[in-house]
Amino acid sequence: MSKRIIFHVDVNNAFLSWTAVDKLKSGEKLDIRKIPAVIGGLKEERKGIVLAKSMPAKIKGVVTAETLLSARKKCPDLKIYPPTFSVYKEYSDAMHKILCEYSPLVERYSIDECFLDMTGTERLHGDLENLAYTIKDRIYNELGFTVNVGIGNSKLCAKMASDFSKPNKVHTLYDNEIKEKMWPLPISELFMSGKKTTEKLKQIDINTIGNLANADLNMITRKFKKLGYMLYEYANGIDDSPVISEREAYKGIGNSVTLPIDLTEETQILDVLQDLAVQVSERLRKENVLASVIVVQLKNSNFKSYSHQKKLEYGINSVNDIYFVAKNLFYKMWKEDPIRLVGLRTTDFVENKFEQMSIFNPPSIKENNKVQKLIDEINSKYNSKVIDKASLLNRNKKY
DNA sequence: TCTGGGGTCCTAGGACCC
DNA sequence: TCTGGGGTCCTAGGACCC
Repeated sequence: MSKRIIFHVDVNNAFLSWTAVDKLKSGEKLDIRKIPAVIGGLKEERKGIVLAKSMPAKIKGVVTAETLLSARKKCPDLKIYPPTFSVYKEYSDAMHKILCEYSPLVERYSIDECFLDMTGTERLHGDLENLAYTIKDRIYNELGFTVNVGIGNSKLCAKMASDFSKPNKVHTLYDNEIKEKMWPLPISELFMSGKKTTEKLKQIDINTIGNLANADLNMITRKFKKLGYMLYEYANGIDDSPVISEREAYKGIGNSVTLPIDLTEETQILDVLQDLAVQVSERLRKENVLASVIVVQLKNSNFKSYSHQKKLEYGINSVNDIYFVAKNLFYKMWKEDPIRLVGLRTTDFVENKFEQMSIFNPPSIKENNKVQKLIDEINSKYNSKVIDKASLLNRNKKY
C-alpha cells in the first residue's frame, strides 16, 4: 500500500496576526505585527496573561502566558489588545473554506490548524510540495496572514513538520526523513511530551526524540503506561490516526471563570455557580444533549484545584437541575478557603430524544424544559437576556 | 512569570457484587 | 467466620493539547 500524504496548515501567531489584519482592514494604518504588541486579557481583572505576541515583543523577551504586568516591565512601550474571538472565527472559517477546495478530507483540529489528507491527489494537483507553496501563498494573498504547511506520511509528522521553522514556510517530514530531521530534536518538542513528562524522561537520560525512539519499549511502558507507548510510537513516526472532516460530537461541555478577587462568602460563590449553570445549560440545549455527570471545580487562592462530581441516573440540561446538583456538590466540597476560580462541567451525554424517567427524576423536568427552550428562543431572537432568572437580575455583579 | 479558558484522556483507589 | 480475587462502576486528580 502506498503511503498517505498529509498536510498540516498552521496559522503563524494566529491571534496576533488576525487582530493585525482586522485592524488594517478597518482602515488603521498601523500593523501591530511590526511593533511590540500582545494579545491579552484585561489586567484590571487580574486575568491578564499574554496569549500571543508580535516579533518585536518577542525580541524584547516577552513570552506567551506571562502576566501583562511582567511583559510591560520588559517592554514599557508594549501595546496590549484584547482577544476578539468572533473575528478569529471569521478568519478561521475563511481559511477552512479555501483548504476545502484542495481536498475532500479537511479536519479542523483547532481554531488555527487544519489537517488535509492529500493522498492520491497528485494526478489532480501535480507535485504536492509545489501545491503546498501555492496554498500558503494564496492564503496570504487573499486573507492577509501567513501560515506554515507541514507535509508528512501521518498527521503526527505533518504537525511536527509545520513546527520546524516559522513563519511562512513549507517543511516536509516524510517517514524516510524522521531519523535525520526529528530524532535530533529535544524530547520536549515531541507532541504530547509536556513539561512533567519531559522532566521524567530526562531523569532516565532521554533527552532527544531519537533517545526515546531507540529506548527499551518495555521499560518505557512500565514507567509511563499508555502515554509511554504512544510517545514511543510518535518518536518513531508511527501514527495511523485518520483525518476526520466532520467535527466529532462534544464529549463534555463546561465553563469556568477566574474571578476579579478571591471570594470568601458562600452566597457570592453560589451566585457565580448559578451564572455558570445558565451558560452551560444554554450550550447543552443548543447542542440538544442531556448530561448525566456534573462536575464542580474550585481553585483556591493558593492555586490548589479540587473537584467533585455526581453521576446521575438520567440526563439533565435545565438551569434549575444543573444548579441544584452543582450546589450540593459545592456544599460537600468547599473547605471555606478563598476561591479564585469556579468551574462547572457536564459530561456523559445521553440521547435527548430518549428522555429517561426514573424514580429520582422530578416530574417537572419535561415541563421545565419546554419553558426553558422557549426562553432560549426568545433570548436568541432578541440577541440578549430579555428573559433571565429573577435571582440573577439584582445581583451585585462586581463580587 | 503571582499564573486564562476551552477541551480530552488516563490512572489509582474505593465501593460493591459475585 | 473474616478471608480471596476478579469485574465493573464511580470519583478525584493530574497530564496534555490549543
